[in-house]
Amino acid sequence: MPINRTAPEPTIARLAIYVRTLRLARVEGVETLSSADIEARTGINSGQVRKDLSYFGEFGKPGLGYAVLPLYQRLARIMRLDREQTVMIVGAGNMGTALAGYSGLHESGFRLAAIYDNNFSKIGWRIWDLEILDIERMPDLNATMGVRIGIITTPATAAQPVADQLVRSGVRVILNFAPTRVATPRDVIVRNVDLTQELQILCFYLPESLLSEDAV
Amino acid sequence: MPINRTAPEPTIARLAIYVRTLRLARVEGVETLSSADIEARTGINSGQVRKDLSYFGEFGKPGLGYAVLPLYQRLARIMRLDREQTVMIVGAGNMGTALAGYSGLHESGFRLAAIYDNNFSKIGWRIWDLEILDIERMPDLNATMGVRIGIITTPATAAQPVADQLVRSGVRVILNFAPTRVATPRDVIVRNVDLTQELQILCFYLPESLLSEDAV
DNA sequence: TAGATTGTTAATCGATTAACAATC
DNA sequence: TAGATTGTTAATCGATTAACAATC
Repeated sequence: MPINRTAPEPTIARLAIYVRTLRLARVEGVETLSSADIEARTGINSGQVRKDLSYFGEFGKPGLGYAVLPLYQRLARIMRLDREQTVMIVGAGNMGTALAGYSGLHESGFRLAAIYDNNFSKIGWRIWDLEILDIERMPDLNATMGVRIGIITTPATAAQPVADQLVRSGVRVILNFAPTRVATPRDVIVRNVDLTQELQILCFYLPESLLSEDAV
Repeated sequence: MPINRTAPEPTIARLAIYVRTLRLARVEGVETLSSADIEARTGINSGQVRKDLSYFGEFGKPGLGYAVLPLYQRLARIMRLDREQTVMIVGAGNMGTALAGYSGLHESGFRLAAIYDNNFSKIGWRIWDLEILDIERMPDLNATMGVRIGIITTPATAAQPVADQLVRSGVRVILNFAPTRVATPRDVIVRNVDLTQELQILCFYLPESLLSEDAV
Protein backbone atom coordinates (compact mmCIF):
# COMPACT_ATOMS: atom_id res chain seq x y z
CA MET A 1 0.00 0.00 0.00
CA PRO A 2 2.22 2.77 -1.30
CA ILE A 3 1.90 6.29 0.04
CA ASN A 4 1.34 8.86 -2.62
CA ARG A 5 4.25 11.22 -2.99
CA THR A 6 3.87 12.59 -6.46
CA ALA A 7 1.60 10.94 -8.96
CA PRO A 8 2.15 12.34 -12.47
CA GLU A 9 -0.11 15.23 -13.35
CA PRO A 10 -1.78 13.31 -16.21
CA THR A 11 -2.76 10.71 -13.61
CA ILE A 12 -4.49 13.36 -11.50
CA ALA A 13 -6.38 14.62 -14.55
CA ARG A 14 -7.57 11.06 -15.23
CA LEU A 15 -8.53 10.59 -11.59
CA ALA A 16 -11.11 13.34 -12.06
CA ILE A 17 -12.47 11.38 -15.03
CA TYR A 18 -12.67 8.19 -12.96
CA VAL A 19 -14.60 10.00 -10.25
CA ARG A 20 -17.12 11.25 -12.80
CA THR A 21 -17.37 7.80 -14.41
CA LEU A 22 -17.90 6.08 -11.09
CA ARG A 23 -20.58 8.53 -10.03
CA LEU A 24 -22.43 7.89 -13.27
CA ALA A 25 -22.09 4.11 -12.89
CA ARG A 26 -23.51 4.42 -9.39
CA VAL A 27 -26.53 6.28 -10.70
CA GLU A 28 -27.00 3.49 -13.24
CA GLY A 29 -27.00 0.95 -10.44
CA VAL A 30 -23.76 -0.70 -11.54
CA GLU A 31 -22.01 -2.16 -8.49
CA THR A 32 -18.74 -3.42 -9.94
CA LEU A 33 -16.44 -2.25 -12.73
CA SER A 34 -13.28 -3.91 -14.01
CA SER A 35 -10.48 -1.80 -15.43
CA ALA A 36 -11.63 -3.08 -18.83
CA ASP A 37 -15.12 -1.73 -18.12
CA ILE A 38 -13.60 1.63 -17.22
CA GLU A 39 -11.66 1.57 -20.47
CA ALA A 40 -14.92 0.97 -22.35
CA ARG A 41 -16.50 4.00 -20.66
CA THR A 42 -13.60 6.43 -20.81
CA GLY A 43 -11.31 5.28 -23.59
CA ILE A 44 -8.45 5.14 -21.08
CA ASN A 45 -6.34 1.97 -21.46
CA SER A 46 -7.17 -0.57 -18.74
CA GLY A 47 -3.53 -0.95 -17.73
CA GLN A 48 -3.33 2.81 -17.40
CA VAL A 49 -6.37 2.74 -15.14
CA ARG A 50 -4.79 0.16 -12.84
CA LYS A 51 -1.48 2.02 -12.86
CA ASP A 52 -3.17 5.32 -12.00
CA LEU A 53 -5.09 3.80 -9.11
CA SER A 54 -1.99 2.01 -7.81
CA TYR A 55 -0.41 5.36 -6.94
CA PHE A 56 -2.97 5.71 -4.18
CA GLY A 57 -3.64 2.21 -2.93
CA GLU A 58 -5.02 -1.22 -3.78
CA PHE A 59 -8.70 -0.75 -4.47
CA GLY A 60 -9.57 -3.82 -6.55
CA LYS A 61 -10.00 -7.56 -6.13
CA PRO A 62 -8.26 -9.83 -8.67
CA GLY A 63 -10.87 -11.73 -10.66
CA LEU A 64 -13.64 -9.34 -9.62
CA GLY A 65 -12.69 -5.75 -10.35
CA TYR A 66 -13.56 -2.63 -8.39
CA ALA A 67 -16.60 -2.07 -6.18
CA VAL A 68 -18.08 1.16 -7.53
CA LEU A 69 -19.29 2.89 -4.38
CA PRO A 70 -16.20 2.43 -2.18
CA LEU A 71 -13.84 3.34 -5.03
CA TYR A 72 -15.90 6.43 -5.78
CA GLN A 73 -15.79 7.49 -2.16
CA ARG A 74 -12.08 6.93 -1.78
CA LEU A 75 -11.15 8.71 -5.00
CA ALA A 76 -13.47 11.60 -4.18
CA ARG A 77 -11.74 11.90 -0.83
CA ILE A 78 -8.28 11.82 -2.42
CA MET A 79 -9.34 14.55 -4.85
CA ARG A 80 -10.89 16.56 -1.98
CA LEU A 81 -14.22 16.28 -3.75
CA ASP A 82 -15.88 14.71 -0.71
CA ARG A 83 -16.75 18.17 0.56
CA GLU A 84 -18.10 21.36 -0.99
CA GLN A 85 -15.25 23.51 -2.26
CA THR A 86 -15.65 27.26 -2.44
CA VAL A 87 -14.27 29.34 -5.27
CA MET A 88 -14.10 33.00 -6.12
CA ILE A 89 -14.08 34.73 -9.48
CA VAL A 90 -12.15 37.86 -10.33
CA GLY A 91 -13.41 39.74 -13.38
CA ALA A 92 -17.13 40.29 -13.85
CA GLY A 93 -17.00 40.44 -17.65
CA ASN A 94 -18.54 38.01 -20.08
CA MET A 95 -16.53 35.00 -19.02
CA GLY A 96 -16.83 35.69 -15.30
CA THR A 97 -20.56 36.22 -15.55
CA ALA A 98 -21.02 33.03 -17.56
CA LEU A 99 -18.98 31.01 -15.13
CA ALA A 100 -20.95 32.46 -12.23
CA GLY A 101 -24.12 31.18 -13.85
CA TYR A 102 -22.69 27.84 -14.98
CA SER A 103 -24.75 25.08 -13.41
CA GLY A 104 -21.96 22.53 -13.80
CA LEU A 105 -20.10 24.35 -11.06
CA HIS A 106 -22.73 23.51 -8.49
CA GLU A 107 -23.35 20.06 -9.92
CA SER A 108 -19.67 19.23 -9.48
CA GLY A 109 -19.69 20.28 -5.86
CA PHE A 110 -18.34 23.81 -6.10
CA ARG A 111 -19.88 26.86 -4.48
CA LEU A 112 -19.19 30.35 -5.76
CA ALA A 113 -18.48 32.41 -2.66
CA ALA A 114 -17.61 35.78 -4.18
CA ILE A 115 -17.08 37.67 -7.39
CA TYR A 116 -14.73 40.66 -7.58
CA ASP A 117 -13.99 43.42 -10.07
CA ASN A 118 -12.03 46.66 -10.03
CA ASN A 119 -14.48 48.62 -12.17
CA PHE A 120 -16.54 51.06 -10.09
CA SER A 121 -19.35 50.94 -12.62
CA LYS A 122 -19.71 47.21 -11.88
CA ILE A 123 -19.02 47.06 -8.15
CA GLY A 124 -22.22 46.83 -6.12
CA TRP A 125 -24.30 45.33 -8.93
CA ARG A 126 -25.44 41.75 -8.66
CA ILE A 127 -24.73 38.73 -10.86
CA TRP A 128 -27.09 35.85 -10.24
CA ASP A 129 -27.73 37.09 -6.69
CA LEU A 130 -24.09 37.67 -5.86
CA GLU A 131 -22.89 41.22 -5.32
CA ILE A 132 -19.84 42.28 -7.31
CA LEU A 133 -17.23 43.24 -4.74
CA ASP A 134 -14.36 45.71 -4.90
CA ILE A 135 -11.16 43.76 -5.52
CA GLU A 136 -9.40 46.01 -2.99
CA ARG A 137 -11.46 44.42 -0.24
CA MET A 138 -10.43 40.89 -1.14
CA PRO A 139 -7.67 40.33 1.44
CA ASP A 140 -9.94 41.58 4.23
CA LEU A 141 -13.05 39.73 3.15
CA ASN A 142 -11.24 36.52 2.37
CA ALA A 143 -9.64 36.45 5.80
CA THR A 144 -13.16 35.50 6.90
CA MET A 145 -14.35 33.59 3.85
CA GLY A 146 -11.20 31.51 3.56
CA VAL A 147 -11.59 30.73 -0.13
CA ARG A 148 -8.54 28.95 -1.47
CA ILE A 149 -9.51 28.53 -5.13
CA GLY A 150 -9.37 31.60 -7.38
CA ILE A 151 -10.58 31.98 -10.95
CA ILE A 152 -9.17 34.78 -13.12
CA THR A 153 -11.49 36.00 -15.87
CA THR A 154 -9.94 39.40 -16.51
CA PRO A 155 -8.21 40.77 -19.60
CA ALA A 156 -4.59 39.68 -20.02
CA THR A 157 -3.19 42.98 -18.79
CA ALA A 158 -4.88 42.62 -15.39
CA ALA A 159 -4.03 38.97 -14.81
CA GLN A 160 -0.71 39.39 -13.01
CA PRO A 161 -1.81 42.00 -10.44
CA VAL A 162 -4.98 39.97 -9.87
CA ALA A 163 -2.93 36.82 -9.29
CA ASP A 164 -0.80 38.75 -6.80
CA GLN A 165 -3.91 39.93 -5.00
CA LEU A 166 -5.29 36.38 -4.89
CA VAL A 167 -2.06 35.04 -3.39
CA ARG A 168 -2.03 37.89 -0.87
CA SER A 169 -5.57 36.90 0.09
CA GLY A 170 -4.65 33.29 0.84
CA VAL A 171 -5.60 31.55 -2.40
CA ARG A 172 -3.55 28.41 -3.05
CA VAL A 173 -4.67 27.30 -6.52
CA ILE A 174 -5.69 29.42 -9.50
CA LEU A 175 -7.60 28.72 -12.68
CA ASN A 176 -6.50 31.36 -15.17
CA PHE A 177 -8.63 32.16 -18.22
CA ALA A 178 -6.61 35.23 -19.22
CA PRO A 179 -4.46 34.56 -22.30
CA THR A 180 -1.17 35.13 -20.50
CA ARG A 181 1.01 33.28 -18.01
CA VAL A 182 1.03 34.56 -14.45
CA ALA A 183 3.96 34.22 -12.04
CA THR A 184 3.20 32.94 -8.53
CA PRO A 185 5.14 31.56 -5.56
CA ARG A 186 6.15 27.95 -6.15
CA ASP A 187 3.57 26.57 -3.73
CA VAL A 188 0.68 28.20 -5.59
CA ILE A 189 -0.57 26.06 -8.47
CA VAL A 190 -1.90 27.70 -11.62
CA ARG A 191 -3.76 26.03 -14.46
CA ASN A 192 -4.32 27.95 -17.65
CA VAL A 193 -7.37 27.64 -19.86
CA ASP A 194 -6.83 29.61 -23.04
CA LEU A 195 -9.89 29.51 -25.26
CA THR A 196 -8.46 31.30 -28.26
CA GLN A 197 -5.33 29.16 -28.12
CA GLU A 198 -7.54 26.08 -28.30
CA LEU A 199 -9.24 27.48 -31.39
CA GLN A 200 -5.89 28.34 -32.94
CA ILE A 201 -4.63 24.82 -32.39
CA LEU A 202 -7.74 23.51 -34.12
CA CYS A 203 -7.15 25.85 -37.06
CA PHE A 204 -3.85 24.12 -37.72
CA TYR A 205 -5.70 20.84 -38.13
CA LEU A 206 -8.15 22.20 -40.69
CA PRO A 207 -7.70 19.89 -43.68
CA GLU A 208 -5.49 22.00 -45.95
CA SER A 209 -3.21 23.04 -43.13
CA LEU A 210 -1.75 19.56 -42.91
CA LEU A 211 0.60 20.51 -45.73
CA SER A 212 3.71 22.60 -45.16
CA GLU A 213 3.37 26.25 -46.04
CA ASP A 214 5.63 25.82 -49.05
CA ALA A 215 3.52 23.01 -50.39
CA VAL A 216 0.30 25.03 -50.27
CA MET B 1 14.20 22.22 -45.45
CA PRO B 2 12.02 19.41 -44.14
CA ILE B 3 8.38 19.15 -45.13
CA ASN B 4 6.03 18.92 -42.21
CA ARG B 5 4.39 15.55 -41.95
CA THR B 6 3.30 15.38 -38.36
CA ALA B 7 4.71 17.70 -35.77
CA PRO B 8 3.83 16.57 -32.22
CA GLU B 9 0.66 18.10 -30.85
CA PRO B 10 2.52 19.88 -28.01
CA THR B 11 4.57 21.60 -30.71
CA ILE B 12 1.41 22.89 -32.40
CA ALA B 13 0.14 24.24 -29.07
CA ARG B 14 3.43 26.08 -28.58
CA LEU B 15 3.30 27.42 -32.13
CA ALA B 16 0.16 29.31 -31.13
CA ILE B 17 2.13 30.80 -28.23
CA TYR B 18 4.96 31.84 -30.54
CA VAL B 19 2.51 33.57 -32.85
CA ARG B 20 1.08 35.55 -29.96
CA THR B 21 4.56 36.38 -28.64
CA LEU B 22 5.76 37.54 -32.04
CA ARG B 23 2.72 39.71 -32.57
CA LEU B 24 3.33 41.37 -29.23
CA ALA B 25 7.04 41.86 -29.98
CA ARG B 26 6.08 43.50 -33.26
CA VAL B 27 3.80 45.94 -31.47
CA GLU B 28 6.70 46.75 -29.17
CA GLY B 29 8.85 47.54 -32.17
CA VAL B 30 11.24 44.62 -31.57
CA GLU B 31 12.67 43.50 -34.91
CA THR B 32 14.70 40.45 -33.94
CA LEU B 33 14.36 37.72 -31.31
CA SER B 34 16.74 34.90 -30.52
CA SER B 35 15.41 31.59 -29.22
CA ALA B 36 16.79 32.70 -25.84
CA ASP B 37 14.69 35.88 -26.06
CA ILE B 38 11.63 33.76 -26.82
CA GLU B 39 12.43 31.61 -23.81
CA ALA B 40 12.58 34.75 -21.65
CA ARG B 41 9.14 35.80 -22.90
CA THR B 42 7.35 32.45 -22.82
CA GLY B 43 9.23 30.22 -20.42
CA ILE B 44 9.67 27.68 -23.22
CA ASN B 45 13.21 26.27 -23.37
CA SER B 46 15.22 27.83 -26.19
CA GLY B 47 16.20 24.44 -27.59
CA GLN B 48 12.55 23.49 -27.62
CA VAL B 49 11.76 26.67 -29.54
CA ARG B 50 14.35 25.85 -32.22
CA LYS B 51 13.20 22.25 -32.38
CA ASP B 52 9.56 23.27 -32.76
CA LEU B 53 10.34 25.70 -35.56
CA SER B 54 12.57 23.17 -37.31
CA TYR B 55 9.53 21.00 -38.05
CA PHE B 56 8.38 23.66 -40.48
CA GLY B 57 11.52 25.14 -41.96
CA GLU B 58 14.67 27.14 -41.28
CA PHE B 59 13.55 30.57 -40.17
CA GLY B 60 16.58 31.90 -38.31
CA LYS B 61 20.09 33.11 -39.03
CA PRO B 62 22.92 31.69 -36.91
CA GLY B 63 24.45 34.44 -34.83
CA LEU B 64 21.47 36.76 -35.34
CA GLY B 65 18.25 35.02 -34.37
CA TYR B 66 14.82 35.37 -35.95
CA ALA B 67 13.40 38.39 -37.77
CA VAL B 68 10.12 39.05 -35.97
CA LEU B 69 7.84 40.11 -38.81
CA PRO B 70 8.68 37.40 -41.35
CA LEU B 71 8.58 34.68 -38.71
CA TYR B 72 5.24 35.97 -37.46
CA GLN B 73 3.83 35.94 -40.96
CA ARG B 74 5.10 32.48 -41.79
CA LEU B 75 3.90 30.91 -38.53
CA ALA B 76 0.52 32.64 -38.85
CA ARG B 77 0.22 31.17 -42.32
CA ILE B 78 1.17 27.68 -41.12
CA MET B 79 -1.44 27.94 -38.37
CA ARG B 80 -4.02 29.29 -40.86
CA LEU B 81 -4.21 32.44 -38.78
CA ASP B 82 -3.35 34.65 -41.75
CA ARG B 83 -7.03 34.88 -42.61
CA GLU B 84 -10.25 35.38 -40.66
CA GLN B 85 -11.61 32.04 -39.50
CA THR B 86 -15.33 31.63 -38.96
CA VAL B 87 -16.78 29.60 -36.13
CA MET B 88 -20.24 28.59 -34.99
CA ILE B 89 -21.54 27.94 -31.51
CA VAL B 90 -24.12 25.31 -30.59
CA GLY B 91 -25.86 25.90 -27.29
CA ALA B 92 -27.11 29.36 -26.36
CA GLY B 93 -26.83 28.88 -22.62
CA ASN B 94 -24.50 30.68 -20.23
CA MET B 95 -21.29 29.44 -21.78
CA GLY B 96 -22.43 29.90 -25.37
CA THR B 97 -23.67 33.41 -24.66
CA ALA B 98 -20.44 34.36 -22.90
CA LEU B 99 -18.31 33.00 -25.71
CA ALA B 100 -20.43 34.86 -28.25
CA GLY B 101 -19.64 38.08 -26.40
CA TYR B 102 -16.00 37.31 -25.73
CA SER B 103 -13.87 40.03 -27.30
CA GLY B 104 -10.79 37.81 -27.44
CA LEU B 105 -12.48 35.85 -30.20
CA HIS B 106 -12.47 38.80 -32.54
CA GLU B 107 -9.08 40.00 -31.34
CA SER B 108 -7.59 36.63 -32.24
CA GLY B 109 -8.99 36.75 -35.74
CA PHE B 110 -12.13 34.67 -35.35
CA ARG B 111 -15.58 35.66 -36.53
CA LEU B 112 -18.70 34.14 -35.03
CA ALA B 113 -20.90 33.29 -38.00
CA ALA B 114 -23.83 31.59 -36.29
CA ILE B 115 -25.23 30.40 -33.00
CA TYR B 116 -27.64 27.47 -32.80
CA ASP B 117 -29.91 25.95 -30.18
CA ASN B 118 -32.69 23.36 -30.16
CA ASN B 119 -34.86 25.16 -27.61
CA PHE B 120 -37.87 26.84 -29.23
CA SER B 121 -38.05 29.38 -26.44
CA LYS B 122 -34.57 30.58 -27.45
CA ILE B 123 -34.68 30.26 -31.24
CA GLY B 124 -35.33 33.60 -32.91
CA TRP B 125 -33.98 35.70 -30.05
CA ARG B 126 -30.76 37.59 -30.50
CA ILE B 127 -27.45 37.36 -28.68
CA TRP B 128 -25.16 40.31 -29.30
CA ASP B 129 -26.91 40.97 -32.63
CA LEU B 130 -26.80 37.36 -33.77
CA GLU B 131 -30.08 35.49 -34.14
CA ILE B 132 -30.28 32.13 -32.39
CA LEU B 133 -30.96 29.60 -35.14
CA ASP B 134 -32.77 26.27 -35.08
CA ILE B 135 -30.17 23.53 -34.98
CA GLU B 136 -32.26 21.54 -37.47
CA ARG B 137 -31.43 24.13 -40.10
CA MET B 138 -27.68 23.80 -39.63
CA PRO B 139 -26.86 21.44 -42.51
CA ASP B 140 -28.83 23.63 -44.94
CA LEU B 141 -27.55 26.96 -43.69
CA ASN B 142 -23.96 25.80 -43.39
CA ALA B 143 -23.94 24.55 -46.96
CA THR B 144 -23.85 28.27 -47.77
CA MET B 145 -21.91 29.57 -44.77
CA GLY B 146 -19.21 26.92 -45.02
CA VAL B 147 -18.14 27.16 -41.39
CA ARG B 148 -15.65 24.42 -40.54
CA ILE B 149 -15.05 25.14 -36.84
CA GLY B 150 -17.76 24.18 -34.36
CA ILE B 151 -18.01 24.98 -30.66
CA ILE B 152 -20.22 22.82 -28.42
CA THR B 153 -21.58 24.60 -25.36
CA THR B 154 -24.52 22.30 -24.59
CA PRO B 155 -25.18 20.07 -21.58
CA ALA B 156 -23.33 16.73 -21.66
CA THR B 157 -26.41 14.78 -22.75
CA ALA B 158 -26.76 16.81 -25.95
CA ALA B 159 -23.09 16.80 -26.92
CA GLN B 160 -23.04 13.63 -29.04
CA PRO B 161 -26.06 14.38 -31.24
CA VAL B 162 -24.78 17.93 -31.65
CA ALA B 163 -21.36 16.65 -32.71
CA ASP B 164 -23.08 14.39 -35.24
CA GLN B 165 -25.04 17.33 -36.59
CA LEU B 166 -21.86 19.41 -36.85
CA VAL B 167 -20.07 16.68 -38.80
CA ARG B 168 -23.11 16.28 -41.04
CA SER B 169 -22.96 20.02 -41.71
CA GLY B 170 -19.35 19.94 -42.86
CA VAL B 171 -17.50 20.95 -39.71
CA ARG B 172 -13.95 19.53 -39.55
CA VAL B 173 -12.74 20.57 -36.10
CA ILE B 174 -14.68 20.88 -32.84
CA LEU B 175 -14.04 22.61 -29.54
CA ASN B 176 -16.14 20.76 -26.97
CA PHE B 177 -17.02 22.40 -23.66
CA ALA B 178 -19.49 19.70 -22.62
CA PRO B 179 -18.08 17.48 -19.86
CA THR B 180 -18.18 14.31 -21.95
CA ARG B 181 -16.19 12.81 -24.80
CA VAL B 182 -17.81 12.82 -28.22
CA ALA B 183 -17.16 10.25 -30.94
CA THR B 184 -16.43 11.55 -34.44
CA PRO B 185 -15.01 10.21 -37.71
CA ARG B 186 -11.23 9.93 -37.57
CA ASP B 187 -10.67 12.96 -39.80
CA VAL B 188 -12.65 15.25 -37.51
CA ILE B 189 -10.49 16.67 -34.72
CA VAL B 190 -12.02 17.35 -31.29
CA ARG B 191 -10.46 19.28 -28.44
CA ASN B 192 -12.12 19.15 -25.05
CA VAL B 193 -12.19 21.98 -22.55
CA ASP B 194 -13.66 20.77 -19.29
CA LEU B 195 -13.94 23.57 -16.77
CA THR B 196 -15.08 21.54 -13.79
CA GLN B 197 -12.37 18.96 -14.46
CA GLU B 198 -9.81 21.75 -14.31
CA LEU B 199 -11.17 22.84 -10.94
CA GLN B 200 -11.19 19.26 -9.70
CA ILE B 201 -7.55 18.83 -10.68
CA LEU B 202 -6.73 21.99 -8.74
CA CYS B 203 -8.58 20.65 -5.70
CA PHE B 204 -6.15 17.76 -5.55
CA TYR B 205 -3.30 20.22 -5.22
CA LEU B 206 -4.83 22.08 -2.31
CA PRO B 207 -2.17 21.86 0.44
CA GLU B 208 -3.55 19.07 2.61
CA SER B 209 -4.43 16.87 -0.31
CA LEU B 210 -0.77 16.16 -0.99
CA LEU B 211 -0.93 13.40 1.61
CA SER B 212 -2.42 10.00 0.91
CA GLU B 213 -5.94 9.54 2.17
CA ASP B 214 -4.80 7.12 4.85
CA ALA B 215 -2.27 9.59 6.18
CA VAL B 216 -4.87 12.33 6.70
C1' DT C 1 37.70 37.75 -37.93
C1' DA C 2 35.47 36.55 -33.24
C1' DG C 3 31.22 36.05 -30.90
C1' DA C 4 26.67 34.63 -31.12
C1' DT C 5 23.14 31.69 -32.29
C1' DT C 6 21.13 28.48 -35.34
C1' DG C 7 19.51 23.60 -36.78
C1' DT C 8 20.16 18.99 -35.56
C1' DT C 9 21.82 14.88 -33.39
C1' DA C 10 22.35 12.26 -29.23
C1' DA C 11 21.18 11.66 -24.33
C1' DT C 12 17.78 11.99 -20.99
C1' DC C 13 13.56 11.93 -19.00
C1' DG C 14 8.91 10.58 -18.15
C1' DA C 15 4.73 8.53 -19.36
C1' DT C 16 2.22 4.71 -21.68
C1' DT C 17 1.58 0.01 -22.91
C1' DA C 18 2.45 -4.97 -22.64
C1' DA C 19 3.01 -8.87 -20.07
C1' DC C 20 2.44 -11.88 -16.24
C1' DA C 21 2.71 -13.83 -11.51
C1' DA C 22 -0.39 -13.38 -7.67
C1' DT C 23 -4.91 -14.14 -6.12
C1' DC C 24 -9.92 -13.64 -5.67
C1' DT D 1 -11.22 -25.59 -8.89
C1' DA D 2 -10.92 -22.73 -13.30
C1' DG D 3 -11.55 -18.27 -15.18
C1' DA D 4 -11.01 -13.59 -14.58
C1' DT D 5 -8.70 -9.64 -13.26
C1' DT D 6 -5.68 -7.29 -10.26
C1' DG D 7 -1.09 -4.83 -9.09
C1' DT D 8 3.40 -4.37 -10.75
C1' DT D 9 7.53 -4.91 -13.44
C1' DA D 10 9.73 -4.53 -17.82
C1' DA D 11 9.57 -2.85 -22.58
C1' DT D 12 8.22 0.70 -25.49
C1' DC D 13 7.23 4.99 -27.00
C1' DG D 14 7.51 9.89 -27.47
C1' DA D 15 8.81 14.25 -26.00
C1' DT D 16 12.27 17.32 -23.77
C1' DT D 17 16.85 18.82 -22.89
C1' DA D 18 21.83 19.05 -23.72
C1' DA D 19 25.47 19.54 -26.68
C1' DC D 20 27.86 21.03 -30.68
C1' DA D 21 29.31 21.57 -35.58
C1' DA D 22 27.82 24.79 -39.01
C1' DT D 23 27.54 29.49 -40.15
C1' DC D 24 25.97 34.30 -40.03
